[in-house]
Amino acid sequence: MTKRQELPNTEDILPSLSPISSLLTEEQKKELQTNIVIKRYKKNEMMYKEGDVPQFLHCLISGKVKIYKEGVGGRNQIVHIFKPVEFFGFRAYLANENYITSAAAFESTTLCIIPVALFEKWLSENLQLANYVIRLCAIEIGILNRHIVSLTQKHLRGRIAESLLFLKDTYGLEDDEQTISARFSRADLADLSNMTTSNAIRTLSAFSNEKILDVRGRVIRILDEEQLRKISKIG
Amino acid sequence: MTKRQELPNTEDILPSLSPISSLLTEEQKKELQTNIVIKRYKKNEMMYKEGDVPQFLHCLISGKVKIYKEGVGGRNQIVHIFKPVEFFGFRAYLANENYITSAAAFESTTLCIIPVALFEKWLSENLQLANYVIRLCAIEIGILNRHIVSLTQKHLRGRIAESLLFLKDTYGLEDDEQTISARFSRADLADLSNMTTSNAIRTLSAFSNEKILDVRGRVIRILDEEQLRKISKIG
DNA sequence: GCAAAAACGTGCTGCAAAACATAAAAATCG
DNA sequence: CGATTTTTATGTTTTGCAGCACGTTTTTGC
Repeated sequence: MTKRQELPNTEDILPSLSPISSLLTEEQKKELQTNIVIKRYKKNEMMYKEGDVPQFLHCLISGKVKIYKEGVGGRNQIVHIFKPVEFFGFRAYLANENYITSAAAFESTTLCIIPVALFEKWLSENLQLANYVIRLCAIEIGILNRHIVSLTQKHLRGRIAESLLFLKDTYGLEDDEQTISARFSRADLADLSNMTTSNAIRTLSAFSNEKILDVRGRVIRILDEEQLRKISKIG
Repeated sequence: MTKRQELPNTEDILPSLSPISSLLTEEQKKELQTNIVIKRYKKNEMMYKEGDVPQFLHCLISGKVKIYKEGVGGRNQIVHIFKPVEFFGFRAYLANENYITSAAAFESTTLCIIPVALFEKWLSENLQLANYVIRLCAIEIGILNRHIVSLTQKHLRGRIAESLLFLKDTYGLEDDEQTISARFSRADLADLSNMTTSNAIRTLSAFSNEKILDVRGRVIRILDEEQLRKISKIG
């Protein structure tokens, strides 16, 4: 027996894919079983990169994944963060483009991949699945529209406040009902909030001084959510 | 005979709806014919407003329509511009939300509306239509992702340059192969490019001085597209 | 065709945020 | 465990952009 990290068994993974697989026909479920591959990524490892040809539908089993775009001065903008169990990496293929964003793991991450052409085939023969995907896309477009206004018009404090609330809503809180269940570097928080690392650091310190947050390295406790929401709202 | 502007006949309109109607079944085409209504909007008139309950799928027959979102200081951000024949106004309904953007006419505009619940029914029974809509959404998400980075990271000059190129690509050029086939106020150009009206004016003048553009009121001729693309790219 | 209103152009001022610089603290690794 | 690298923290400088004021030009509506 080697010391190498064991990959979970394909059979064990299937139940956790219910968001998609429950919509598949029996035929399609079989195709899923025979074509699914499980992959593991370490911290900061990339699944794909801007410009790559999209080949797989990715399904996040465990860990955290960021979708981001390289900006003008090498600065990144995170456009989406995924949590288990969500799937991604299919948009560019359906739009007939190469990837225009990159995907990377925030932390040790397990996901499974399925040839995206197969997914497209399923869409073309399964009304329920197609309508589910339409719903996902419609929601995503709404999020992006809101995001555009937030990122461009809110000030530093408003943007960071919004990001922290987003992380809280996405990953939830720990048992103390205050600590965000996620550890992000200041650089990642900056990439999420359209600012430089220095400004993310500075603004977090300010919130800490104002007793809105309790910041200990990457562990962030929200002390005054009321106030944080207000700051996020007014910008 | 009154002097009132005549609405085009429903029958005359149907052929121009081919992008959608060609995907419909015979049954659905009949439903379309009996449920379609033609409406006319004058300049700056609104079709719907943020917060409204979505009720209709809108199909732009002639004119120009902007989709925009009110920002923090009453400032607007245009998130999409439609040209004939494109359809809009269904996203919020499919995402089960109220409208989060508003729609208004840039100029005299004709469009037809169909109850959006009917459109949803069509989606749930027509694979081809569903897959067409998925493709539209996938493309839209890509545009928005790119837009987020442009609006947040490019400078004034880069943002205006990008908007002008976008207008050129959307509405084309007039016979001289230089004049953009669209007249927009500085305020609209500003709302499109995430800046104040003053800055839109200032930057256009600068481009005019640099012989990149020839600006006469709302008539804009692109003299040096090469240069404009460079400015748009580097930000 | 004229008056009123809207849109456009330009200069100036102040502030917010980016860039730069540097030091302290923490994480990583042989 | 100590040495090197990365991350975090903070102070300073510079830049970019919004806001305002004011004058001019162009549209719009009667």
